[in-house]
Formats: sequence, C-alpha cells, structure tokens
Amino acid sequence: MDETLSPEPDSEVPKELRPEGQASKRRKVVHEKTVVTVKIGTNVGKLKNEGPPSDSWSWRKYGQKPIKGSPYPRGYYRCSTSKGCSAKKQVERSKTDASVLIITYTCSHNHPGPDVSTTNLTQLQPGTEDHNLPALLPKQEEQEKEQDHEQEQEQDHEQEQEQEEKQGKLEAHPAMKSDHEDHFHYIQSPIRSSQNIMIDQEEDPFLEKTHVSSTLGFLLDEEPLSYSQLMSFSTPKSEENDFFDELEELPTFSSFPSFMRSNLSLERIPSVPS
DNA sequence: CGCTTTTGACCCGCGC
DNA sequence: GCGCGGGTCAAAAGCG
Repeated sequence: MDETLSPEPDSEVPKELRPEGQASKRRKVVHEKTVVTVKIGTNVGKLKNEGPPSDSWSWRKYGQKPIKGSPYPRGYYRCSTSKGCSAKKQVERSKTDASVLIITYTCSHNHPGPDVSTTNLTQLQPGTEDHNLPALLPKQEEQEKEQDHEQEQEQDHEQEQEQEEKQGKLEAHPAMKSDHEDHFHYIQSPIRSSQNIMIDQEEDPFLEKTHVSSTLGFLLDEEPLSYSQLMSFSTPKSEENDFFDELEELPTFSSFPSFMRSNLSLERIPSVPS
C-alpha cells in the first residue's frame, strides 16, 4: 500500500508510532463488505489448501489466521494491483463445507481493473452494479464436475454432510447449528441454479434471511436490489473474473477460455454497517 | 532482483 | 480488569 493514494495514515507507520493503533480505525470503520460464497470442487481443496480465488486483480496475501470454530484458516489478501488500492479480501472455507469458499471483500478498488474486459463483461452498466456479474451461463459440465468433486469431498469431510443436504434443497437454518459456529451468519441460497454458487448475506439487522429470496432473484438475472448506493466506488469493471483460477488446474477446465471462468463469477452482496 | 508467501508477534475490540 | 479472538504488520524465506 502506499500512502500516496490511500488515506491510511497508519499504513507504514511503525507500531511504536501508532498509539491509537490501526486496528481501532479499521475495526470501527467497517467499509462496505461483500460476502461471496463460492462452491468449489473439492479437488481444488485437495490440490491447494484453499487456493486464493484470484480474480482479475492481483492479491497479495498478508496474513493468515486460524479461525475459532473452523478447521480452516482464514487468509487475508490485499490488492497489489495498485499500491494505493485499499481493497482487501478475506478467504476462508466454510467449516461446514470444505467445498464452499467464503470470500469477504472489504473496500473497493480505487483503480481500473487489470484487463478483464478482454472478453465480455463490458456490457455491464458502469455506475450501477458493476459488481454484479450477470455472467450466468448454464455450464452443466462444471456442475457435473463439481458435484463429482463433492462426492469425493463427502468422503473426506463426511461429518459435515449432515447439513450439506441443503445442496439439493437447502434452506437457511434459522439458528444454524447453534453450537459455536455463530461466526457464519451467512445464508445459503436454496438453489443451485446455474452454478453451484451461493450468495450469502452478511449479518444484517435489517436484512433478514427472507432477503435471500431477493438474492436469488438477481441471481437469476434480475436487477439487483439497491446495493448501488452502498458501493459508491463503482469500480470500472467487473472484479470477479476467475474465481476458479484454481480450476484451471483441472485438465478439463484448462481448455476453457478465460471468459468461461468468468462465468463462474459470483454475485457480491455488499452490506454496509448501519 | 523483485515480488509473493509464510509465520510469529503485536494490538485492539469485545465479552465475561 | 482480564482473557479471547480477530486483524494487521513485518521480517525472513521462497519462487519466477
């Protein structure tokens, strides 16, 4: 990061010189958060512990921490495409489903994307919901593959399957499994529609789970709700391009053009602190 | 050689 | 007031 563009006074200030601590600000000022849940093939998980779902941006990992209640660590990434970019993202696996990747985006990119455009994506209306990639194409092949992976994973993470049934008909558990996994307030969309993608909502006092239905709505190509205001940054182009970068490793996927991967992009649901 | 990743330590907010 | 958990920094190592 660079203080030149980023209003982060504490960026490179030694801790000793940060009496207030950077955390205080960052914790308080919760920028817009976009939580994305990605359903991935378990193979990926096997190949790479939790492969950083790289989009078109360059992300630099700056930390990793084990999360309580989750067997998987959470990775902290920062946008390295531009030094002044304060965009960050956290990548973690769902404790209940190793094949589900939970990506939390914090802050938006304050610079144009790398390329992305090379394919389509350009039809996105700038200024509106550039975050929402209507890239919903019936990629049955991938579904099949993923499902296939799921099969494998179930054998590896069998115990989690108890609630994995939601895969087929899922439904948001009102109180989840209780216990201690309260960390994950996200809701899983009851449909797998085009892709095995699940949209999650950050815990929001106003957005009840019922909201999910709407989520599903734009998942199906409907107009987003009203997040535009939330994302005042309105990045120039779609950010999610190839979450499944890792999938490239798969022989089958490797043959897919880049835009194919973009189709796997997910919806991002920014949620702002009230 | 430069950039990214890894890993431990530090700091802060929150709950008890 | 203390402890826990989460988030970030920074130094070192690894890789292209």
